[in-house]
Amino acid sequence: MRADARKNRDHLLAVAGTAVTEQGVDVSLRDIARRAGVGLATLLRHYPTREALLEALLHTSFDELTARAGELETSTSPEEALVSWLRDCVAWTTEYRGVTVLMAAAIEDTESALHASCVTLRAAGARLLTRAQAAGTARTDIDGTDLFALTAALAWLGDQPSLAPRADRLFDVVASAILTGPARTATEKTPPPVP
Amino acid sequence: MRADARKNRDHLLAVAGTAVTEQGVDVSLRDIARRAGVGLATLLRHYPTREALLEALLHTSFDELTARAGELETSTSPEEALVSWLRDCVAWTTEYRGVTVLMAAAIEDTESALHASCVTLRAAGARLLTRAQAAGTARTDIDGTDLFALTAALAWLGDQPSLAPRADRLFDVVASAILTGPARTATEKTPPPVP
DNA sequence: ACCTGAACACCGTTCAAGT
DNA sequence: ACCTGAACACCGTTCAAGT
Repeated sequence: MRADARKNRDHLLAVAGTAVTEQGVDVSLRDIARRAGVGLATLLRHYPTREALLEALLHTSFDELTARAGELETSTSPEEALVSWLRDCVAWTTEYRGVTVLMAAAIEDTESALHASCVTLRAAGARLLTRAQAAGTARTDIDGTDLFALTAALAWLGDQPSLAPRADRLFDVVASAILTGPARTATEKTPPPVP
Repeated sequence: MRADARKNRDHLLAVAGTAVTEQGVDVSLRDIARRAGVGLATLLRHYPTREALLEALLHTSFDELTARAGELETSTSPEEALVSWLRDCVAWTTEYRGVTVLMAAAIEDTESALHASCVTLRAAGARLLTRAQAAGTARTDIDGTDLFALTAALAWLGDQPSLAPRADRLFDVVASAILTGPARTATEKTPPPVP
């Protein structure tokens, strides 16, 4: 890549970072190009879609979240690791308003530039979930995709200004559902008291 | 209102109903006007905002959901009434793709044409929740707004094509969290076995 | 009273023409 | 190689001019 192209590319990414933080992932691409002092067409040649631009912007974060899951897997109890990682994920999305909708779309769209990162993230969560299930501290009737969906729903709550104040506590509500297992019915045994 | 204006108004609403069902609440207003054979400005004079148009389109549904809550309140057990009403709400939103985001925005925006309907809906849910809480079958650390938020999050899941297949089961997961109370900690007593 | 076309300021996409 | 302005087909908003 030519030096001037590299410079444009890097500068665009820096400007995009600011713009997305300020205005969310739906920010006008034209606006980003304008702020970066290049033509819109130049932005689109470097990053052909909004998803491609965001992937470049977020892939470090995705990597960090995945790595974090790996650390927690060996350093903390299965239950604690799962919940604290999910909390990290939700907290991270709040920095990028609107990213949850794009991630939900990307998880099943193999054409999306965000697809691979989302799949990796789901797999990291699935490992933590499986571990907690094996330890008997997470309900066994959900899988990694369910976990991804629940986390996305909680992240979406945090994205809605009117509902965001409740997001933290509702995280606990949903987390309790993941951890305490399915509702007991009359035909099931009540578990023994916790010592 | 003049007869021709009334006719335009009614016809616009009918066309909007079809368009919204087909394309979701973000459908182009210009497209609706075009399909109705009137100018876009005419549509906007009858319904000055997208929310106003949707309010006209949905207020019957809102009324029905509210009435349904009233019926369930006297005809069914508190637990059953709450869950089945929430299920009805989520099922209803799936008919109008994207409506959840607008409702989340409207619940705290007193200027929105959808505000009153959303507040009424939240109040209906709050009554069912309070009743279940009084009966000891719903956790007591959430209120009507929390319930609205959780329902919105589940409705949002149903709106995402990639996550929608999980929406029904995840509804049960979240419902179990509402019904079984907060996660038991080591310092709490385990409830007695269900007979 | 009611309707409408047109102007406006946006959006993302595309591409021929420049350096 | 790389960049860009301009044309394109959209969007919702606004309003002067028509009937």
